[in-house]
Amino acid sequence: MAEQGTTTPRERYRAQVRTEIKQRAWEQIATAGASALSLNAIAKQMGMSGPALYRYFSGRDELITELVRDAYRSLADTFRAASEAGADLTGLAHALRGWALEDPQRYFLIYGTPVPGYHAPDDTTAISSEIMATLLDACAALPSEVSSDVPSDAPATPFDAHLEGHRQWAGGHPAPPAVLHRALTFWSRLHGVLSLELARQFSGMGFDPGLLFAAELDDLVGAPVK
Amino acid sequence: MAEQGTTTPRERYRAQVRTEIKQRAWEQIATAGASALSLNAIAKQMGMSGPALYRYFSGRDELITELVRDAYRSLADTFRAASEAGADLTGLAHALRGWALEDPQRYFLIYGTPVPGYHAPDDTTAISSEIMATLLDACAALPSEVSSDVPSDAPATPFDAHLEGHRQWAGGHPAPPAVLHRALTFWSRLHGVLSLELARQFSGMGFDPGLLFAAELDDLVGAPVK
DNA sequence: TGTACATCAGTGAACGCGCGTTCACTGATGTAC
DNA sequence: TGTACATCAGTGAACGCGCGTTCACTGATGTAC
Repeated sequence: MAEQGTTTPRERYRAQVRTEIKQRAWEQIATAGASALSLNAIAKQMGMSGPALYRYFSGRDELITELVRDAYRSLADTFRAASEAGADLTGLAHALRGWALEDPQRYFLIYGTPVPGYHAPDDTTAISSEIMATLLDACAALPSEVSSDVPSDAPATPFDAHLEGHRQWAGGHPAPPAVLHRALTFWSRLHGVLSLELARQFSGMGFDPGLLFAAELDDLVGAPVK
Repeated sequence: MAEQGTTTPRERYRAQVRTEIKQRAWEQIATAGASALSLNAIAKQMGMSGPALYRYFSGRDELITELVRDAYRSLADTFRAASEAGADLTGLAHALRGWALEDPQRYFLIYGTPVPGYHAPDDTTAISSEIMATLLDACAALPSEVSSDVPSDAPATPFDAHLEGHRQWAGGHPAPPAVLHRALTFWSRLHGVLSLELARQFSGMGFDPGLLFAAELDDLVGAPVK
């Protein structure tokens, strides 16, 4: 009658199969994109019949939702691990890049083309906040006169002024607008380079996308100019 | 026997139907995403039977290819029109943003999540070059000491040095590395903000994405700091 | 240790669906004399 | 202007396919006494 912490063999087995289903799902997404994900195909790949999967997921939608959640979780964990290992903003950037290159389609499942109907499960916004919090901490820890000529903490730009009054998304983080701004800039600039790179938009162009990423990062954290 | 410039009623009719098919296709993409595009659904919407469309397109693939081509063409035309109307880099940025907001799914058809198997038709690279040429011209026309402290044209950053040796993509444009760099930065930064905005990633956050776009643009062209 | 029962993973058949695509055809439109 | 023929847009039936999902079932695994 122990209900705490113990797992029966059946529970262990269930967890194991669930995990394998998700693994195969990721393989399939990597191969043919998320829109091609098919329960029947996964079942066949595992040597089972299609309906068997309904023991583990209530349907295709639940599986996808779970994958989205896992992807967010994975990025949040990567960020937190980096941060706890003492990484600064540069470290976070490299963690992000590594995570993205590890599985481009996983990156796109979160940050790629939205499917007009679909809405991400609610609890992902909590994980997003976690990611954002880590990012904000790192931004706040950076020496502050990097890109701004104004020494005081008065807003230097119209957008900083705007952020002063629109900072709910920061979840109560006590950072000046310039820091909030830097966090958003970090996110959007690195996403810009990364998503173009992962989508192979730079493919035939000949230069090294990693160096563009590095250049953008240098600009963000204050390049060693000379 | 006139073969030049004249169009028969039949030809005009064909062109008209082809156009309507594409229009419906765009509507469908806007509504449900590109992966949901279906020939049968378009036919039904037009009050025709499915096979009728095969008079106009050899199949689904050709239709999609045509849509991709049109999207590139449309952006290239928008850029060229802006440029010919005397727009500077700021003008191009606003043209880009306007074009993207006009039809987000069209933007994503070009710059969104790649489908692992699919490769864009070859002639789109020519149109890409056209877009890039316009962008490079505008970058070259900008006063040059904006973000660089170094007055000479010696490469200021490792990436600029790298570009010195990897400039084929610029199609022979005679611009110093710093200008090439600026073009890439323009592209990736604005794509960063735009794609996150269009994907509604900023949705619950409260601030105005347009102002973030403006802030990025100011940074690119040399903000009126005070 | 052995028997009786409950749980539950997985099967196979079946459902309805929409897809892309082919084919032989009808009927209207255009062309030649 | 009228007739004979060719062109070609669009139809309807049919193909095979894979999808998500349901249902009644078999058989193995675990539980209770």
